[in-house]
Parts: sequence; C-alpha cells; structure tokens
Amino acid sequence: MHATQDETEPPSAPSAALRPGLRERKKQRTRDALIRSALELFAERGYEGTTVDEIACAADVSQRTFFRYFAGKEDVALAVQQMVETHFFEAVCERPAAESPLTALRTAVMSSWDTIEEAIASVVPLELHLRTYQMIQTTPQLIAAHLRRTAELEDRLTEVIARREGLPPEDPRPRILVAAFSGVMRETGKRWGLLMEQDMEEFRRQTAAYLDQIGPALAENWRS
Amino acid sequence: MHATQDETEPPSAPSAALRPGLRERKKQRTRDALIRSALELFAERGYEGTTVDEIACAADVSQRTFFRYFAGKEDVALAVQQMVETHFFEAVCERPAAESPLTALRTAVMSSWDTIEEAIASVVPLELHLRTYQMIQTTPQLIAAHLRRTAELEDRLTEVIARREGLPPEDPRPRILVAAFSGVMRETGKRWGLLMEQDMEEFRRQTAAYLDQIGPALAENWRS
DNA sequence: GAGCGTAGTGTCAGTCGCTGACAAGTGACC
DNA sequence: GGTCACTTGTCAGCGACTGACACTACGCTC
Repeated sequence: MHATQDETEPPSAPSAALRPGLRERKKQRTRDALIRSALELFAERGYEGTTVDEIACAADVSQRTFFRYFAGKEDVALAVQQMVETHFFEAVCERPAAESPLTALRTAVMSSWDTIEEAIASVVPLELHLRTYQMIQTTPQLIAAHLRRTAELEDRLTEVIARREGLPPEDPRPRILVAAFSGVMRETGKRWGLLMEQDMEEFRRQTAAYLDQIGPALAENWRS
Repeated sequence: MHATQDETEPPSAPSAALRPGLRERKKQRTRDALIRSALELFAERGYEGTTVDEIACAADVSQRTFFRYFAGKEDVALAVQQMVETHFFEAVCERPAAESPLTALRTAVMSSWDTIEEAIASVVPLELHLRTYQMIQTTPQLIAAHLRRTAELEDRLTEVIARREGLPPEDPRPRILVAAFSGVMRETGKRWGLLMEQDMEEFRRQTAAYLDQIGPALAENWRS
C-alpha cells in the first residue's frame, strides 16, 4: 500500500519532483519523517522509553496517523532492517542458476552489501541505522519481532532454492541449508552490531570465514 | 521464584502431600489453574479473542495476581512448550561425551519424547496441548515470542556442544550444527502441529528421516 | 478555474495489556 | 497465640492500539 513507486514514467521529467504526484510525495515524506524521528528518539531514550505519541509529535503528525503508516511501534523500528533484507532477497533471486545454492547465498550477501548503503542513507544516516541495529539485538520485544520476520525470509529463501534446484517442496535439504546459512548470518550480525565494527572489510572477511565452515560443521569428528 | 521444589526432604512423608508446605502447594495449584484456564479459553475463542481478565476470572483470581505468576499473556500460552524444551535441553546435557554432536541431539529428542507426555498431562490434557501448539504456530505474536525462546535455547545448546567437544567459543561449527538441527525441528514441528498427526510413531520416523538429510544438505551438487 | 469525489488526517472515546502502591488476609515459625 | 513475611485484591494510571466521524486537500473533470 505504501511506497509503491512503479508508475508510467513520463520520459525525462524536467523537474525530478513531478514523477509520483504531489500526494504520493507527501506520503513518502511523512513516512520517512516518522522513521527518522522514531530512530532518533530510540537512540536517545531507548525503545521502551519512547512513546508513539512522542514519535508522532516529533514528526508533526497525530498518533492516529502514525498507526496508519505502521502497524505498530515495532514496525517502525524494523523498517530499515526490512529494506536490507528485501534487498538481499532480491539479490538471491538474481543469482544465475549455475551457482550452487550455498554459493548463490554467499554471493548475494556480499553483493547486496555493496549497494545497500546508499539506499539506507536516503532515509536515515548510516550511523543511526547502526545504532538501531544494536538496539534491535538488545531489546527483547524487537529480537522477537525480528526473528519472526527472519523466519519468513527463510521460508521464502527455502522456496526459491528448492525451485532453483528443481526439488519438490518436501525435500528438507534447502531448508537445512538456509537454516545453517541463517545461523551464520545471525551470529556474525550479532558480533557486528555489538562490537560496533565500522570496518566493513574486516566484517566481510569474518562472514566469509564463517560461511566456509558450513561444510565442515556437518562432517563428524571435529576434534582435529 | 515460582515452582522451586528443592527443599530439605523429610524422610518418607506418610501423606505425599506434605512435602512442599501448604503455601507452596497452593501457589502451584493457582499456577496450574491459570495455565489450564488460559489454554481452554484460547482453544475456545482464540488467543487474541481472550483477555487476561477472562483468564484470571476463570481461575478465580484477580488480574493482578495473573501478572504475578506470568510476565505476560504470551508467557502462559508458552508455559507448557517451555516445559518440553527444558526437558529436551536436559536430555542433551545427559548424553555421553562419546556420541558425536549430531547423534547426541538426535538421541536426546527421541528420548525426551519418550518421557515428556506424562509431565504435560499432569498440567493439561494432551489434546489441549496439541491445540495450543497449533495456535502458537498460527498466531503472529506467539510465533515471535516462541522464536525468541527457541533462539535462547539454541544459544545454550551451542554452548553445551562447544564444551562437549572442547572447542573455543569462537568456533562457528557448533552454532551451525545447532541451527541446521533447529531448522529441521521447526519444520517437522510445523507439519506435526498443522496436520494434527496423532500417530507419534510416524512422526518420529519422519523426523529421523529429516535429520538424516543434514549431512547431505551441505554436500554440493544435490541434483541426483 | 469551479466543483466534485476520494484519499489522508485529526479528534475523540474506548479497549486491553501491564505496573506501582497500598491495604487486607493467610500460612509459617517461635 | 502472636508475630512476621508472603500473597492477594483493589485502585489508579500509563501506553499501545482501534473504530467512528468530521474535516481538509489533492486530483480529476467539465
């Protein structure tokens, strides 16, 4: 309902602001304002220490309007994270069928990281998103909500991979692979958020190293 | 705070009801009554269609007392499931160190299933628990809460396995294995709950078959 | 450019989950 | 039997969320 930006495109509009219609632009600005206000307040006073009233007030709308844009307080906290995950999912869908499933997943993460930052920055400053990410991993209610969304993403990934490989839906292997992959991503994400590592290169290396362990993890006899 | 049943034991009490003291028994009965009332109401009107007031009223206590026993409405819905998972975790801890990690997990599930039913039945009828399990998997709020608890269980399992194998906490392999295992359990659990399979034997076979796929899932080249 | 329909917004009132504070009842222990 | 600590109920209140209704303003047509 919100944020649908696919319309008939007038060829090369002179003023770049005329594309989506005045009303649509206003809605988009309201939505962005709500996200920005929310994340700033969360960073300042914490998630539970911030009321929806305060968020709405900071974005100059009524509380009622807030709930027309977001289904709940959780929603706005996870809005940017949602963007990131959608972006990753699309990257997976675009991987060539020749790649093995694990390679496809791995390459998709890496390539989605190359391009996601500007998309984030168009809504909120990157540093604010990093603080939000930490908050998500330390606030019980947000951990739960985020895990639920992640589980849904896993379902979709499982389906995509099963289709790629031409497997019937009952085959458990795609699900297992996705679960293992997801476990790695959760773990590395935890480290990234908590250690506040700004060094993206180092983080990529670590993630890659972890992903390399997926194969060996299932070989019995770990004791070297 | 609640349900601590470790106290100095008077040697062989004549009436088996005298062990934990009158007050403790009363608390336990209140707690069980709350769980039973809650699950019955949930089964009847759904989770969101039931208010805490109604649960408290059905158990003949005040709403305030309900919240002294359970941190929230979610808590009472997941109370029995919590028992099951604790039981499983303890079973894992007791597996001999000679078993490979995956074997230990697999054997622990199977053996915990052998003994959990009576523990459940002492609180609520088994059939009611099954309906609750279905409800958990279809109610967004409960899915989220349950996933959070499961994630905590995964953390503890990861730690136990790392210790068993004498691995340092940074080694990602225990986490990956647990994630894959957990993915299988979530999937089979989903089928069990939704298909309402009463046939426990069939369900065990299916779970075992899924677990057998964990190894192959990580071997590349699935296409037979 | 006036007018109309509709989409977006604010206000209001209400429900429900949840909590702190205080007062009253009740098992436990000497 | 009396004191003490633990449980409980009542009350008052906050915050998340929702339905209903009236109002404003965009967008489209004539």
